[in-house]
Amino acid sequence: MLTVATWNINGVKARIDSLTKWLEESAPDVVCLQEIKSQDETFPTEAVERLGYNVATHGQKGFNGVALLSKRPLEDITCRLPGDEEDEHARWIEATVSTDTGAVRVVSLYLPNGNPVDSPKFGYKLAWMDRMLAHAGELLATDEPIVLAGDYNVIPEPMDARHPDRWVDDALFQPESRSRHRALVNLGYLDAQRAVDRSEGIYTFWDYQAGAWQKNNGIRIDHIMLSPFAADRLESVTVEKHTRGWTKPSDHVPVMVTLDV
DNA sequence: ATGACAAAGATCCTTTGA
Repeated sequence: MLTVATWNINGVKARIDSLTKWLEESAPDVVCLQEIKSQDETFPTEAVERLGYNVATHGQKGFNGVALLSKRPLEDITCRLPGDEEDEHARWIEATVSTDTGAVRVVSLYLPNGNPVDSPKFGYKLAWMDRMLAHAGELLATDEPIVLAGDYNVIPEPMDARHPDRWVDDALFQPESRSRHRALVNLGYLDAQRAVDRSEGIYTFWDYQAGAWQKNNGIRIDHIMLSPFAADRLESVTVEKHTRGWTKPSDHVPVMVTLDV
């Protein structure tokens, strides 16, 4: 069994106590972090290594930044999403994790927010998604199971928001964003959460503002997408909702899959 | 229509996020 989790931690240095607490409590084999808001040199590597994890980071100053933590060695680590040499944002890191019975290619991705919609940020988001689709298609050519885990900044369906009507002008819920997310599904990637549970009220993000957590005004934007070989191995999905109630929480909570590999 | 929160950087305000 291999458990793979994703968590937009919203600042790893501000959240290191929560991260270590959660790692000890849930003991995932692999963790995909986003928004570490840290450079590689200042990532709290020792605190994570003490708990038995190998660490690979792709950080930058102040914002963005992704990382992979793994109890097993991280092999063939590559950073950056192909397709635009000019893109300096640290939003993509992938590596291979080998188990006794095989190997899995794991990606930690942080898809651009894209707001406001009438700004270049939205065009950047859509172009980034097109690059993601191209690369995700290339990855399918291998015979390794592929796990694309991260903060997608996309609300796939109305049922993925408590108040979908409030998101109609938001980049996370635009038809252009949602259609590109569906294109990933049409490539063959399975939304692990929706494969096991189609019920309403499953959220992974609650805004810090206006008492969103207390009112359960959430959205589901953190996704674990599985290639066909990975989907064949899917056992279970868990949303670690309780961490949103901790002191000094991230506004996102971890999502975790268990794979029979 | 607007603000409400939070983290980080180089200050005591701005940028970024969703």
